[in-house]
Amino acid sequence: MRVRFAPSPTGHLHVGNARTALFNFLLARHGQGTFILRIEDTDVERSTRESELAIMDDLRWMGLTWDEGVEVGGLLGPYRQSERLDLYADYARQLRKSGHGYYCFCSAEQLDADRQRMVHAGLPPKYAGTCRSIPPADAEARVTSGEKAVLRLRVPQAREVTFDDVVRGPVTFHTDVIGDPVLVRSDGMPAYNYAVVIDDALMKVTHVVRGEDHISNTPRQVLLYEAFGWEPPTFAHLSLVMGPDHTPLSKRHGATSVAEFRAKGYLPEALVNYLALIGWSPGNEEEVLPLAELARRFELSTVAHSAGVFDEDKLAWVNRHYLKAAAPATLVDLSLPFLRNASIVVGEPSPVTRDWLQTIVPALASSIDRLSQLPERLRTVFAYDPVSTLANDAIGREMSEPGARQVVAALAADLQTAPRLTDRDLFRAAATRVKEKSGQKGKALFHPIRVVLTGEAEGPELDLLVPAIDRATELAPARGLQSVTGCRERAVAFAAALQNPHEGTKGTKGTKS
RNA sequence: GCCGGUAUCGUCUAGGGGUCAGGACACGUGGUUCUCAGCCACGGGACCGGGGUUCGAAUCCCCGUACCGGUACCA
Repeated sequence: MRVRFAPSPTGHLHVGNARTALFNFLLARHGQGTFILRIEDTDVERSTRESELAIMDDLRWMGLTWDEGVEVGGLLGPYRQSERLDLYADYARQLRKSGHGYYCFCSAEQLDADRQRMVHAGLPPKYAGTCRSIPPADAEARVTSGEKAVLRLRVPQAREVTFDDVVRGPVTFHTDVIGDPVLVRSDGMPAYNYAVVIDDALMKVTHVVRGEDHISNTPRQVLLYEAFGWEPPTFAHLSLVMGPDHTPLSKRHGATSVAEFRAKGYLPEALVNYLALIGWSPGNEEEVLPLAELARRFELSTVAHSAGVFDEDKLAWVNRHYLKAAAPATLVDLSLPFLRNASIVVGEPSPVTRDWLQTIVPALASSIDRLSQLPERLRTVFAYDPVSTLANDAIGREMSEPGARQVVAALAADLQTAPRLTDRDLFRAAATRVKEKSGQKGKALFHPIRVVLTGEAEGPELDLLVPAIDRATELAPARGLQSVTGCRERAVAFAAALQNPHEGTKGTKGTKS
């Protein structure tokens, strides 16, 4: 089995195309197939080298590596259409010789007028066939004398073309509605319908899996295979991906390219997993499946027929799963661009910082949707607002109990008189006091004390936090992060706020960074 | 206009002549938790419409409707 993904390098990799690439990849990996990457850059106007590189970068990021194609090579290359021009020319000659192809000299204006006339008459708007009957010798002569011409395929009349689509079953078109398609443009470049057929045939592609937008091109391509006497491959047309309003996914729906989702902090596994779920289901009720598992279960014939709406909420849900499951080192690697962007980390982190990040990032990652939210989350480790904390009913209730006030008062006293306790000593002292004074209530009391000491308003466990405090100074305070060295001031302010709830709510505001 | 495709909760889907039409996301309620999130439990929510075929249709057939794609010297 040989399959291919054949993007035009005219922009970023769209999630719809990424899904097509994924399904091809899954099909290849499911069987012991070959996945080919071919670049369709015959539209010289719009194709760019940057797009080509960006597309390959996105594919690799998703883990969709190709066995044959651009950059990795292979026996049936070249894999860039712009490097196969002589091949197309050879086969064009062959078509003219066999009579399946013929030169057409019609002007754009004439073609346009013909089309208008047909539409008005309620007829299918196809090429009128004006140049069909020009004797080949005359046509050749006109071309050699310099006249511009395109090469068209002579579509047989009054018959049907049927192909068996793996996802939709048999699809039939009548040739009466198919105009003779342009194979070679007047500038000598091959047209899509022509180049794909030559390439798929020469690259021995067995399964063509592509978007539904190609379904009506397929009969023309089948006819071309016939003209060459080749066996057509198996076709499968995937339904399209829509926006929430059920129109084709576009920029006004927000992010549409793989690069954008990547920039928003979605993990590659999550995007891949989610994309696979649009239009395909593993059959049972499992949904969170990594790439290898998707490949193991994938079945082209069970792909849905209808278009699917891209739902970012669900993507975020899938992402959370992978965020929680990711190995710390991997997570830190993926987070680094976001941390750098927020100036939390500059350059390569030192081993100590890395270590610290590996401790703290996984803990925080379990409560975010996307990596881009991480810097903000990380900031809360060091920024603390006593006012909003006390505003919480549960905490407020607990803090108002006599035992609690006693603990905090004692702590406040400690803090104000202690000469130079380290943060860790402070924390331990506080923990001890909580224990002896309030017994079981201590659990809730850890909250204010912890936030006093660290500013931590999140949920990492004690053991995690103590080393975190120790290492926090690794991060440069100047980069917008308040270092733990400020904890004394926060502690004092917090204690004051408790002793004097009314004044406190005003007076402590300034201590928040 | 013409040709082709598609149609199950708001969304992704499972199922498929007789089911309490199942799951997931989202949503709502409650619980747990040092806030949020998370997690747990519970809940509301669907077979596009009309005709057939049949004892019986969401499922099969036809018609309609809606939506999507194509109708290019773009892919």
